Amino acid sequence: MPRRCGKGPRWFCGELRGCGRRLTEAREIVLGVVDKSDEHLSAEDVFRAVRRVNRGIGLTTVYRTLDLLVNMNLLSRCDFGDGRARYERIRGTKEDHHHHHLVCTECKKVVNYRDFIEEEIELLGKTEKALSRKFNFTIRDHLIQFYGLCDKCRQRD
Amino acid sequence: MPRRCGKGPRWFCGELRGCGRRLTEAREIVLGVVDKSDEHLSAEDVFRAVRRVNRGIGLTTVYRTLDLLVNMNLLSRCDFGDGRARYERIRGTKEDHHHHHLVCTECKKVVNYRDFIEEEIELLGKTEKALSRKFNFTIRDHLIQFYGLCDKCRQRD
DNA sequence: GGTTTTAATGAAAATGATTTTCAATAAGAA
DNA sequence: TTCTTATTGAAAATCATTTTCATTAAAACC
Repeated sequence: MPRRCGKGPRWFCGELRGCGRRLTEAREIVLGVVDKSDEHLSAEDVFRAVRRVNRGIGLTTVYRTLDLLVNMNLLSRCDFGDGRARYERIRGTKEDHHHHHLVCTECKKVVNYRDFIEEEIELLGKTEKALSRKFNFTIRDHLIQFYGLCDKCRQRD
Repeated sequence: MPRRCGKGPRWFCGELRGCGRRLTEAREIVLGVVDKSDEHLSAEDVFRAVRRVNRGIGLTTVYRTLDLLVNMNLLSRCDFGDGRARYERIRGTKEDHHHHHLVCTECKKVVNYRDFIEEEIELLGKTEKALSRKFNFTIRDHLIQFYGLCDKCRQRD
């Protein structure tokens, strides 16, 4: 199904080649779709958008490509507890990108926020240190998420 | 399959009756199993333990009963991101019970902790208030979780 | 105690997101 | 252009959980 190669972002092409991977149309389109969106897209969402560009690309390929992009740290996979993964483009440095999610449990709308990020990082640091020591854990990651009702969904009730 | 009734905890019997529900052996056993354990059990785990007491109880009933107990606020359902729900007995008041999880991504071991709970509650309160105002969300719940490697899994690598 | 109503049950089938299999295709090296 | 093998799509497989439906048994009512 692929056509020609080497169009998409140079760096992307380079990063792929670097690990013996190939640049294909499917990969360009999937990355493009998630990159253009500022929503938190499910695999299905991505699939639908990809199809609008090229009807020949299968859902399986979308899943595989999303996995690949997550492993390349170009996307992050989020879990909002509704049984389907969502994907979000990682922009800038890890520091820039650090944020949390506010999830509407009705319509699944998600807002990214960075409020109190300083205080939070400080508290997390303390907590991580204490937990590492107390329970002999090496902490690698953390998850903070708020759940509630967005404006529209609250009014609808 | 049930036998006689009215043995299990009075209050449990009472709470069930209160909403037109029935006290069955399956429900007693499921509650008993989760109550005795201080692990975070999956439905399968509960099923296996239940079977040791009564081979006639099906997996479907275990799922249904876990749902019921969660709705009755006797259990809480946790999601550690491995695609299966876990269940934990809620003890004492909501205040007493407030804690977070430290999850080993290798062996899935989970530790409950309450360290820095005061500071955390304070920060969460501030954050909740700010987010409510800023994004017009009514916040109902939050999730804080740390991921890492436990002692044993770190050494094994 | 026996009857009756209907909630609860178990087995099997259905669901839904994701993964695997496998033969066909095409990226990119030679 | 040829050749190697990564990538692909379609279909089947997985796996946790839910639904369906006919059967059974709590517990309310004689």
